[in-house]
Amino acid sequence: MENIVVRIPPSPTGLLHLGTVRTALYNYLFAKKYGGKIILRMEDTDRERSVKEYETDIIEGLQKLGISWDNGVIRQSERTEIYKKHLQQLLEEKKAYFCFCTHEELEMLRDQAQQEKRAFRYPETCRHISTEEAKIRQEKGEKSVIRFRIPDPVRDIFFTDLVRGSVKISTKELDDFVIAKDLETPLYNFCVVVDDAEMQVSHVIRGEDHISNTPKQILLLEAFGWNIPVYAHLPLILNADKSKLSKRKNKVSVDDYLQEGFLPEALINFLALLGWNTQDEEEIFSLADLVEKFSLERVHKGGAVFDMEKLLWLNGYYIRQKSLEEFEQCVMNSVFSQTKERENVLKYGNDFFKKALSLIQERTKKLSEVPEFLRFFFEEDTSFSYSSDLYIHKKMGTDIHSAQESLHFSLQVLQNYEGEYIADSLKNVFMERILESGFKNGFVLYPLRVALSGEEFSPGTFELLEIFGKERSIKRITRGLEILQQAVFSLKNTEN
RNA sequence: GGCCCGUUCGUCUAGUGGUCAGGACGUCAGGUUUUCAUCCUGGUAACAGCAGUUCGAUUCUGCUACGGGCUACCA
Repeated sequence: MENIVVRIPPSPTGLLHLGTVRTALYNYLFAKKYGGKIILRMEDTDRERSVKEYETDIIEGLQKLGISWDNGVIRQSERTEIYKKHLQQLLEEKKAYFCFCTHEELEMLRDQAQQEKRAFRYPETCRHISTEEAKIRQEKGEKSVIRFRIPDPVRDIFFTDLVRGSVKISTKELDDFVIAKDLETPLYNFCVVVDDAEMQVSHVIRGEDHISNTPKQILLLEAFGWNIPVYAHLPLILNADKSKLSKRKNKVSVDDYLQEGFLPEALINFLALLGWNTQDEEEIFSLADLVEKFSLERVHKGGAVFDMEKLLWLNGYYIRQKSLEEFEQCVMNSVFSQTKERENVLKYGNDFFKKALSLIQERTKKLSEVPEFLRFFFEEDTSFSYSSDLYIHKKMGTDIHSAQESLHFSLQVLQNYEGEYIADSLKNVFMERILESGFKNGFVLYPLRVALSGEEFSPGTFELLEIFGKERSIKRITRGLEILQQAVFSLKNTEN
């Protein structure tokens, strides 16, 4: 293949959408694979709905995800003159005409058709209005739009779709559609055609929802005598109920995912797999891997339901793959980016923070979970508070009474402990002493873990002993004993 | 309503005219000297239906059903 040119054409009418990213990604992968060129083109012809902030969001979002393009950003809003010139050409050649039907009139007809369960068709009221007549009416102040004249003999339009094979649509299904509100305000279908031709786009890779626009665009292309690109219509990303992914039913903004602590590489990997895959059983792909492996031929026809569970799994996988330094970096840049949050988390020093991170890395599925996982590490040892019910565990054979015995045992072991204060040797000594005592492992280890963490689930007992150090460990065990004592007290009171 | 597109485990999917229809996520069970997580092992679970072609169809053809998209002076 030669001279591959693709385009990424977002419309800045909202925050960067997952669907936009997936389409952009496939364009990117295809172009990179074949050494093609990528155009980023803002489709901002709708002046009312296009917002500069959204444009910025889209550009930055794509960059964060590693999707790049060639040259700068093209804006359709800056190309009005070019469209105007082509609009005039079509008008002169009588391939387009002014239409004076009002929005209200057409809306009425549309409703009527709807009620009678008929297909609405533009009645072609203005199709034969001459340029001269149109000019007079415009001078009188009548509003008009510009419609494209569907060429007369009805015929079938065929186009090649790299995903679906050959698609056929008859021109009799097409209305004389509006291509511009006026010479200065061209509409989507028109701009796309002019731009794609002028930018020599070779492959139009876009969502399935554009299939029905394709014949219109081909007709326009033909009217100008321009080349027709190769099309590839991608399957849609779906909500759980199989409807098109929407913000009503799903989180669709890339910002939301990034803020929640999904990693760019996980998002990319996940999105790539929605509608495409390789023959082998590998599923973990970096952007570079994807460039190498990608092919439009292996893109699916059917839509793909967005599965949060799998994204979560992938994200956790990527988090686990990171070195501790990288993980720390990610956490600092996201959930602890504020000074206040940093201060709290660094009050026991950077080494402590880092060790704590190392203990929770493997259980982290998204970065937003980190603050909660880390919370107990930073509590005050002596005023640490949690429910005494945590000490009750059937399988471990503990209740609030026996847990006291257990904690006293641990306290004593710890106070007499002389060795190096690291998890491995702590474990050796504890296991030895437990064996001598005749207690069960869980009977000692479980309450000890609760005293250290105040959590139902947490990292392992010995790792916690190590990170807290002898002094803080003893304080926490003592605090645990207090909490148990109080529980026993209030239990007695309720009994009386 | 019209036009168009689609349909393999719950989800993402591999695959072939004759396969025990494979993998991943989820889920369930077990293990990793008894928390959770990680890791490992194992289990569960699918070719929408009906015809036709064929010695044989999940695979090819047709129909039906179901799902979806579009049907703007949005993109």
